[in-house]
Amino acid sequence: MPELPEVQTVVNDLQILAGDHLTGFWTNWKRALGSMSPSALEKKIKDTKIIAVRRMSKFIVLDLSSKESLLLHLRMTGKLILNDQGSMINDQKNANKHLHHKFFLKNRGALEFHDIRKFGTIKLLPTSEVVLKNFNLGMDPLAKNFTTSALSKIFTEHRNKPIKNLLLDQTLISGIGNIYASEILFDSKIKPSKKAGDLNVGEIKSLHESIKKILQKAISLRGTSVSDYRDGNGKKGSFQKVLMVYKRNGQKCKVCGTIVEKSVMSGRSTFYCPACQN
DNA sequence: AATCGTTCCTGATAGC
DNA sequence: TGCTATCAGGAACGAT
Repeated sequence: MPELPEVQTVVNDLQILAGDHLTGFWTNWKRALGSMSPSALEKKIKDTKIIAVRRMSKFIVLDLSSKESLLLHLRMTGKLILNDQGSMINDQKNANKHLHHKFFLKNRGALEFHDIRKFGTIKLLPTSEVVLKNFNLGMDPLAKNFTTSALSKIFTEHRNKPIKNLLLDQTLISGIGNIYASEILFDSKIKPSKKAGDLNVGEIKSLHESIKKILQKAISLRGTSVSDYRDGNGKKGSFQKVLMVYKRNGQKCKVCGTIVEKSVMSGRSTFYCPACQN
């Protein structure tokens, strides 16, 4: 599941595209484009230069010389892989059944969008409109404005909600998904079901530190490949090796030996150690 | 007006 | 063995 660390890893891998030019686009799943037709998209991006590759929340953003930006969202199973051998001809019919979109490049073959479950999306918007508030997204947890007091304010405004639900709410904090929500809460020893308003100052400070620490550690380990996620070169990350609770229900807590438990919150699996987390 | 449930999809796995 | 049912979860959307 690509979350902030996975998207950042892909963005880092794709920095090499800055300065290259887009020469074409191919898709076999136009639903991912929303209302825009594949031919309209191709016409708009053809022969533009890629100025920058960056992350906005869980979006991968390619800023183009046309003053427009491509917004790619991997959702559940999307993979964005640079294929230096990628050709203009779609010869992948049988070779790669999950390859659904290709951005052809002048100097580097093609940028391939693979997507098993086809939830991924592609948008093209004016670069000036690519800001968090236009997408109803909350602050980025790695941005400078994500301070302890900003986090505290969110918890005060949503005091009756379970803390885990707030971490997953993209309109409040954007970038944390289900894997890191559980891992972050374990790191700060807070029970996922604890109400936001019941956290004391020390717990809020600890949680703020854990959010940044876990996300940064996951970036340094190039993401979590628990199932489909791959980096910009098609390789696995390694954070799955250091998961403390996610998908470890029934196994011993790596800290205290108590059996890790699983519950469901807002329809999402939640993992925690009943002894370490209060 | 917030909150809940459903939907989009396919593959892995469980259970019979 | 082979079938069907269930689950995985990001985000948009409809329903309550």
